[in-house]
Order: sequence, then C-alpha cells, then structure tokens
Amino acid sequence: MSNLELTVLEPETVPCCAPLTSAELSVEDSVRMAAMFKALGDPVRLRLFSKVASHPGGEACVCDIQDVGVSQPTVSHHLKKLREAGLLTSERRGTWVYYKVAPSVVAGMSALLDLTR
Amino acid sequence: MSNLELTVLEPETVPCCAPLTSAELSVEDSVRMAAMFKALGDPVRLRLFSKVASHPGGEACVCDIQDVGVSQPTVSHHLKKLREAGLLTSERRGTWVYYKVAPSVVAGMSALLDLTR
DNA sequence: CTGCTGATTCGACAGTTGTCGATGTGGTGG
DNA sequence: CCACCACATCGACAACTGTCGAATCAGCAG
Repeated sequence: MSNLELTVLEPETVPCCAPLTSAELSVEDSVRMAAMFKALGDPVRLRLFSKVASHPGGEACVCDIQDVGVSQPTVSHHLKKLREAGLLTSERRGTWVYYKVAPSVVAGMSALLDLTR
Repeated sequence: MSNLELTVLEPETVPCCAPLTSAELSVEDSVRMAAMFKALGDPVRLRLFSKVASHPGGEACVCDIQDVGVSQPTVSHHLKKLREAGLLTSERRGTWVYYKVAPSVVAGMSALLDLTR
C-alpha cells in the first residue's frame, strides 16, 4: 500500500462544498469534512499541525516538532491521523521524515467556515 | 443558569489567534481552538450546524433541523455540544427553541485556517 | 388542573480515542 | 557487520463519546 505513494489523497484542489450559509451539507460531504475537523479536534494534534504550518520553509521533520508534551510514539500516532485526514503529507529524506501542510485541503475547510460569502 | 442568558459565551469578537502560518499556537489557544474543531468533528453535528447556518433568517428551531437520522435526544445532545463549544447560541421563544450561529467564533476558526495571510 | 407537544436530561452501554512502553524498521556511519 | 539514530507499529488499557429509551421539564390549549 505504501509503495503506491500518496496519490490517492492528492490535491485535485478539493472542490468541497459551498460555504455553509448557502446550502446545507450533504451526508457524504458532512462525513468527509467532519473527518478533517475531527483531526484538528485534539490539542496535541492542533499544535503539531500549527508547528508544521508555521515552520520556516513550510515543512518540518518530526524531530523539529515533537516537543509537545507526549511520548514519541504518541506524536507519531497523531501525525498519522493528520496524514490520514489529508491535512498533512509526509516524505522521507534520508534519516528524517518531513511533514508539510496540504494547502488546498485546509483552504477548503477555511472556505466552508467563511460565512461572509 | 439559563436565566442568566448567554452572556458568558458572548462574542467579544474572539480575537483568537494569528493565522497558523505566522506563528505556532500556544498551549492554551490550542486547547480552546481544538474544542471548537472537535465540535464540528462529528458528521451529525456538522450537519446540524450546516442546517442552522443555511436556514433562512440565520436561525432554526430544533424541529426544523432534527431530521438527521438519529433520535431526538441525540439531536439535543449534539446541539448542546455545539452550544458549549460556543459555535451556536440558543433562545427559547414560547414552545420552540431557536438556534443560531455565533458568527465571530466561526470567523475565528476560518481565519486560523486561512494560510494565505 | 389536565393533557399535549417540543425539547432537555438521565442512565446505560458499546465503540472509539489518546496514551504509554516495548518492539520493529529504515537509514547512517563507524 | 554492528551500533546508533529517527521514526513507525503493536498491544494494552483507562477515559471519553455517540447512541438509545425512559423520564423530566416548559409552555400552550382546553
């Protein structure tokens, strides 16, 4: 599975969803989007996400961000959740694994919550 | 408690947080914001939220939105969660209870995820 | 007061989640 | 080849969550 790369979750610009004010979410869309919000619904995960997003160069290796008050396996677990939700992508380079934000996915979440449109 | 109105969770415009790209979230902010994202991290809740947000007039009574595939007590439970997270406010008018979105809070979440700023 | 309808609260329970220490894996360098 | 480092996976377990039916509360109409 892992040798197929991450093409499945790849951008495609994630058209998802008109802003919430304009129309009610379909069942499928609510399942998809809820999974993303859920991924940010843990303080440790949100902090990890924040550390990646704010890191110079837009990416960070695990060693750069793992100081969040939980054990290393737990950090790895949370990063996996963020990856599975499509919010982060990861890439191994030598000894280190680098994580970066998936901008279009996050933009979709932000747009959904933009009630002014 | 309910006769104190909802002043505690009232707007104050929720200044929270520079966009994620600009600085890493503090521990306290990550706890606060994660609670909000968590509230939207369930498909049923996200759908309820979407129904309120898209309802004509910007508010809806429970009877207008309770058709989401779960029992009525469960709907009430989820609405309570959304209220506690500060995303919705509620008001009783006669027989019915009306829910509406807390715009500034939602705007804060959207701004946090706006990576273009 | 009595009954009715809309909505919340209660109690119970199965399923999920966050956490850890131990173990495994992949890569680097002696 | 072996030791070491960065990171991921495994197995276990307490805590939390979503769900329901039953009971309760709040208004309204006889």
